[in-house]
Amino acid sequence: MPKDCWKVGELAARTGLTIRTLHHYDAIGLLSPSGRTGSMHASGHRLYTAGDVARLQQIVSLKQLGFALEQIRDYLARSDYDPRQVVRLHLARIRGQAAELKRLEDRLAALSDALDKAEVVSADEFLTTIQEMTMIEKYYTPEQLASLAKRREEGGE
Amino acid sequence: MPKDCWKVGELAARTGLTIRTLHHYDAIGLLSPSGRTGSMHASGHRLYTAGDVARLQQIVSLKQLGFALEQIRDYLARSDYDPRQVVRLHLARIRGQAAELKRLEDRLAALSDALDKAEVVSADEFLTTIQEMTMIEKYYTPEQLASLAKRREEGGE
DNA sequence: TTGCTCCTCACGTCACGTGAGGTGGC
DNA sequence: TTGCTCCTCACGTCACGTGAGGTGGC
Repeated sequence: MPKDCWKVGELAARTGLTIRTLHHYDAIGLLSPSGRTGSMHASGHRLYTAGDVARLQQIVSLKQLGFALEQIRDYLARSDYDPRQVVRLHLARIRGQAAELKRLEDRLAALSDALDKAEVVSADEFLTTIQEMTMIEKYYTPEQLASLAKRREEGGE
Repeated sequence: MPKDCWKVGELAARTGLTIRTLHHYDAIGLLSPSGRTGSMHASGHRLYTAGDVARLQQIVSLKQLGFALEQIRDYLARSDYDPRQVVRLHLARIRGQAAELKRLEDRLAALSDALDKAEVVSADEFLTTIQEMTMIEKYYTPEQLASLAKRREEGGE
């Protein structure tokens, strides 16, 4: 039968996150495990359920979409929150990123060639290359974030 | 005729970096502009040359390869430093990343489908998906870093 | 009983962000 | 002269990293 509970170390090993990161998410109220061992006295070991794991997937997706941890916590608490929408947006972002990666790949390949042939590389070429590098780092979809976060003023508090 | 000099704001606009970032790189001795305006008194405006721009490209590449700023500074000062090698490694990393991105894309697409069809998604599926997300964030090429940084103990200081 | 993993503080860190107050160049 | 961009401090921030010292479960 499959597991239905994970300790923090197991969860870290399975997800690639660190234990400290999971502790941090617990501390700020972003992801608190549903269970603890030895419930009588002292603070028991954290026990994460399947539901907690599902929530963690949403958190990591939203992080890659460029949200701050506090924003993620607020977003997950909203009444109109939809997990499917998060996955869809993450997927769209990944696809956009793949296209940008391809452009950077072509540019780096050209730069590599030029350097190998001892050609003169213009400052303009360096500048454009740097631009393409930073565009990957930046979260280039503020509109998507806006569409997710919109109606924050309308509906909420 | 082409420009041969950039002020910090122009450089920021052309590269996608912030002015503050360029100031920071100057402050820690990672990238200090070769020139300044009004050389007589007070602190003039920073003037970046084509050489500075080329160095900046190396810095941003090394950052994306996972180096800390201090490591980058030390690496650029080494006698066996080769700009072409940096571009080659960055290119290799980008290509590896593209492959990982494709795997994550497939997994997110499958997850999206499952959620849309209201299928039961196992915790295992969530865990593996998270794992693939974090692998993209992590710098997954410690060997490449090692090959770049190796002989630090042998040759240097 | 011995490890291994877990626990809670709590200070440290990295790479900047963000004003505060002021000066230089077209 | 008016803006716009630049300047130098210098404190703040975000997401954890990294021990310090101690307890629980197989």
